[in-house]
Amino acid sequence: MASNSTPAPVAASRPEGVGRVLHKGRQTKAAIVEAALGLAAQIGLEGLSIGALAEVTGMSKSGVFAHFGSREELQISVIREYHDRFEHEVFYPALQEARGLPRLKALFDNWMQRTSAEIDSGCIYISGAVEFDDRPGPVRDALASTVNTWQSALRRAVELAQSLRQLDPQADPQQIAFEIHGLILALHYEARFLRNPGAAERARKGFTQICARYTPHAAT
Amino acid sequence: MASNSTPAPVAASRPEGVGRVLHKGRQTKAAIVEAALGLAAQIGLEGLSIGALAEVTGMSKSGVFAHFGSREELQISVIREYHDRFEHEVFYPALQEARGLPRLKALFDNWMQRTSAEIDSGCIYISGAVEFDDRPGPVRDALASTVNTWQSALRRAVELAQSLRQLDPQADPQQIAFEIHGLILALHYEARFLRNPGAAERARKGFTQICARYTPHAAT
DNA sequence: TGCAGAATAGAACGATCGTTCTTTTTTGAA
DNA sequence: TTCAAAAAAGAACGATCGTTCTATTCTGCA
Repeated sequence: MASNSTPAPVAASRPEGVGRVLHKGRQTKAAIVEAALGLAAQIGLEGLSIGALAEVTGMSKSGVFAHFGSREELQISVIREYHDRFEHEVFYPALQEARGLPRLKALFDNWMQRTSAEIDSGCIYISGAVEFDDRPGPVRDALASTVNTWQSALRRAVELAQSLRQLDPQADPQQIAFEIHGLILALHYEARFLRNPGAAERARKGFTQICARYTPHAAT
Repeated sequence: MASNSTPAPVAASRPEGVGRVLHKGRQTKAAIVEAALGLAAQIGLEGLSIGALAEVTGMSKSGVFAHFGSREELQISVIREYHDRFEHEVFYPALQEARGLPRLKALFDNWMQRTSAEIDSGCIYISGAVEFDDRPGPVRDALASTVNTWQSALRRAVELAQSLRQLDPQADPQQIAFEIHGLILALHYEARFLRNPGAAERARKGFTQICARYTPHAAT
């Protein structure tokens, strides 16, 4: 990537970035993304404005803008950051559970917990899907890519439970994942928009019933 | 519908409106709302702009604006129109089915059919919920009101099936409606945003399994 | 302590937004 | 046919948007 033979004292090879060192840059960029994440969660990726972001961070519009080069790149940065946090909150902790049904349940629990917390802040995977249904481009691609990553992880957890005979191996794993996804979406809709109490409980109940329905008959 | 006793030639009493007759006004207003409905379905209620609407209808901005007085009122008009069409496409036709499970199935089928058609156009109940989660005001109120109306109708259909012992009377009707709602939301998400084929089939399969699960044990 | 380059600020751009105001055209009953 | 009211057009407003350009400030190694 960099520095083949030059005997430069420090900073010979950098994991990323064109050259030199720079610290402040990434630091404030991270702070901007942090603020943008909160802003986008509330009013959506499309509602994200550089002016509002500048005001929140106490910077100038051009100062904010310079870190991304375009609004689309800012939105993509937010999506990436959201994806990272989602992985660290939902996916990775569940890997500590035993593979199969326990891990699947942990995935759902963590997902539920995050969605419940997002009743006040909003979920970018859900709002972004609505905003970019019909709008091709790099932002939509980035969003669809991360969502697909998560859905694949969920489906693999289902398949693992099936291969361990903890869920019916005959069932379609996509079908199970689809129904679980529906519970989360209904939770988000009814709790965040309609402000219906008890939605979380209904989602949880729905999950246990899905598990029960797909449990193989032979085993107990 | 009109003309009680007054020997006035025409247009004595009007069901609404301040006075006089006017025809052209309501006619073009209906045409605007029609165009706005298509536009809002694609890019959302928040994406609705009076300028774009003027261009589509071939009118001037102020000409369009004058019919509503504010953008919010335009959005509310769109929501009302959407609600009317939803009722006529989904709700009323199902009333011709026998009460109980057949009617509930008809409701779901009609809802599915409409949602499937909306994979290309978008559903305002879903996109609007995301856009107005966190934005209080008359638009949100109008949207939440119509959604609640529909959810109540769905829940009543479930309760009717329960009272006829076609669904388990012990079950929570809200739970059943919640799970059905989740299937529709997942269908919309996966078909419209992720472009996953087979989502409609999975939603349908999910519904039959919900029915099976809540079928009373005694009866066959 | 310099000094190059990165980081940020500031001002301005064209475009679009919802809205208001004024003027013109159209409507429809007397 | 007349004429008042309704409907529509046209122009302009302040605000905000993303973006560009040019200064200015700051950072961090030599």
